[in-house]
Amino acid sequence: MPAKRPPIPLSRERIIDAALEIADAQGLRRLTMRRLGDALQVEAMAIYHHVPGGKEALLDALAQHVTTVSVDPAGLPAWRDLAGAWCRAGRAALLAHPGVLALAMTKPPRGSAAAAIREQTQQLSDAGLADAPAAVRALRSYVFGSVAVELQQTGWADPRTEHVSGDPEGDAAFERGLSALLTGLAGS
Amino acid sequence: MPAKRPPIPLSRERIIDAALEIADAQGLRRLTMRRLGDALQVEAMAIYHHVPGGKEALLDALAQHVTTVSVDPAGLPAWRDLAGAWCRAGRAALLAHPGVLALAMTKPPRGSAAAAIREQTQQLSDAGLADAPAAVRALRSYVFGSVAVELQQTGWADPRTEHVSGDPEGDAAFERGLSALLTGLAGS
DNA sequence: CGGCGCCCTTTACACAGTAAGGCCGATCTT
DNA sequence: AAGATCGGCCTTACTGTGTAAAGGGCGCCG
Repeated sequence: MPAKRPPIPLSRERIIDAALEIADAQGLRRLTMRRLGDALQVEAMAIYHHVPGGKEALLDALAQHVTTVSVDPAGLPAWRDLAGAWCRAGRAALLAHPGVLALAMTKPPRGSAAAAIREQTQQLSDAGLADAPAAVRALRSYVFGSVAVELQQTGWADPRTEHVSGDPEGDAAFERGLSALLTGLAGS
Repeated sequence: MPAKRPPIPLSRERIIDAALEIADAQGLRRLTMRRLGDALQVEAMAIYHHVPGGKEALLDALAQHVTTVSVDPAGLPAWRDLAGAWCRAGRAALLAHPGVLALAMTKPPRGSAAAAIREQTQQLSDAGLADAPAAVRALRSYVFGSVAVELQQTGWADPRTEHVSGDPEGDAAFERGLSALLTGLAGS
């Protein structure tokens, strides 16, 4: 019973990608070490060499992955457009991996995710927005909540409700609420 | 080895209360059937008689419990005040049980929770707000997100960050963002 | 007093996370 | 070229978890 070499060597990157795929396709509940190992054609214990800290650390990494975004402020001199770009980027990143939304909202931002928040605050401040920290907090709240409500609406991760994969209403609803919030922030 | 009678009989209500207590105190991860049984001085399997559907149904019930709120519209003729009352009530209900926030945001509203949303929409519509459904969706998004961000900030459910239980900043941040959103919704 | 039905317990099994240690193959050393 | 070294993966094993199935006591009705 020789210890066969996996087809391509394991890496933290590949592990995280596979974990995201499983979580998105089957839900967080079914993301297990052994299943993850199967997807990577490796025994479960091999993962621990590349992700020290075990499952907890893996989940942290997933949360960090879907909450780390960046926006190039070039060409967006008005803070309102800049803020809109950040929000749309954040929403897209979360919607791309619905399976880990619960983690993203629960785990405090760490590392690159925290850095992204600081960068967003700095950019908005530079663009002339007063009290950028408060604005960023309100915008992050709205983005998180929007995605959560949108996924609730489409019945994601719920065997009882039908999956309404096409949700053209989601975009429009997001933009309307975002517009309202930005307008309100401008006047405060 | 007689099958002793529990001190006070089990009930769905008592089970849900105990589950909330455990989830809030130790996190969803540590809410297990056996632990729940211990808290109720009962064997784990006894729970299945009062909560058909097992753990999945229990979690659904928890989510429903913390997202079911109601507001008396009497004395709040202006839709803006009414909307504010609903948002504050929703936030309070979620903050009261931080352990199940992830469930509340993930599970689609069902039963009494869905009814509460319909009631809120109806009330705001009656109060003269145009396009109440869109407004309710935006407000729910903001409430969910605010609580999530607030709990992230206080470091809830994270052994690494310190628990900043007193968070006077949370209320103020919530009110400021809420005010901005309501202002924006008025003008849309 | 006998039986019934309701609650609860017991037992059992498949599967979860993960600590400890072993083995293989690749690379380096001489 | 042959042995040494080491990193990456596997094997084994143990504790905990969700839950199906079946058994047992207590109260209530006749």
